[in-house]
Amino acid sequence: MVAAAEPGKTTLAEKIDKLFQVVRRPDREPYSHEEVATACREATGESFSTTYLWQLRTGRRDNPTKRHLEALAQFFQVPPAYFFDDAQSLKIAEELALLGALRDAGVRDVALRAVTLSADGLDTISDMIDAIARREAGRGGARKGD
Amino acid sequence: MVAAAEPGKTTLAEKIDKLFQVVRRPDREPYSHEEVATACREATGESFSTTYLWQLRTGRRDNPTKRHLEALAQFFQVPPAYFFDDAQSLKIAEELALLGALRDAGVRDVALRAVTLSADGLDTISDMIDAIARREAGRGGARKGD
DNA sequence: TAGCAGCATCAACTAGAATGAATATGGGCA
DNA sequence: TGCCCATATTCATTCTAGTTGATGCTGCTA
Repeated sequence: MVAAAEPGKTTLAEKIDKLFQVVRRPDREPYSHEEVATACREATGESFSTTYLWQLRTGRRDNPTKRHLEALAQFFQVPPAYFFDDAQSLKIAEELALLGALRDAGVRDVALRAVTLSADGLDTISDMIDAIARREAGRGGARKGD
Repeated sequence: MVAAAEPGKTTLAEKIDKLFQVVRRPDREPYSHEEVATACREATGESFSTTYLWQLRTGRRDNPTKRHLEALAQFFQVPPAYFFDDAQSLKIAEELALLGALRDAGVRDVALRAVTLSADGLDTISDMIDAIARREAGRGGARKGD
């Protein structure tokens, strides 16, 4: 497996994997490597192979060039600083899930509706989400741990 | 294809050159390429040739790897983001600031949990929220709307 | 069960990032 | 003037980032 290096420090691979988990297609399915690579190619005009993206995500390669970092940042809508190991990237990592959620029409809608609920109501919804997530996880297939 | 780029956009070479102009030795003399390269080598433990640094500064090379960007950022005491085009980072920074608005822990939690749900799951949750909101509205106070 | 389709994975190769040794340039000094 | 030192520049070479094409896996359909 990919070495996690020191505790607290997340590897580039982990950061990229997190993006795949959080940033989804309009139909809520995770993007495939091929989709992302293709989108990066079209957005930047530069080349970006699916295999290489997989290598980066799984930690077999960990030293991409500026161009590739830019392409990934653009596609996933995060600042390039996210891929580096400084204070800013930590903050981004924390907000990443919510950031992704707000960009997604479906989740944004849920969040906006939730604002009007009482604390009790929110708890109920939270439990519901847990239940559904559990069911979908069992059906959907094993994703690497979060 | 390196090109001086559009007005307003500064190239990587210009950014690096600026660092040389601004960041000086204790005796106020500009650093030489060799000094910087050596310092980067010693700070990071990785290799960094003077020739390559010169190539980056003069624009002959413009696509360094993550490793080299990190080394330069460390030596010149700038965030790695400095080397990237900030047009898009700015936009995303705004979005990050917007996140502060969703301060309510409960809502935030709901949004975060909802991220991984499928489209169907989101629909279900959305309906649930509607139902609860209606009930609470009836109890608590008149909430006008749909 | 075979056959297809989409995707992850692997190994072999290519391109270009990065290096090292050699050469040019300029400035100070005998 | 000629030499020397320091740094900039060039070029050939090495090494690794990045690509290509093949292979295997999983789920679906007939």
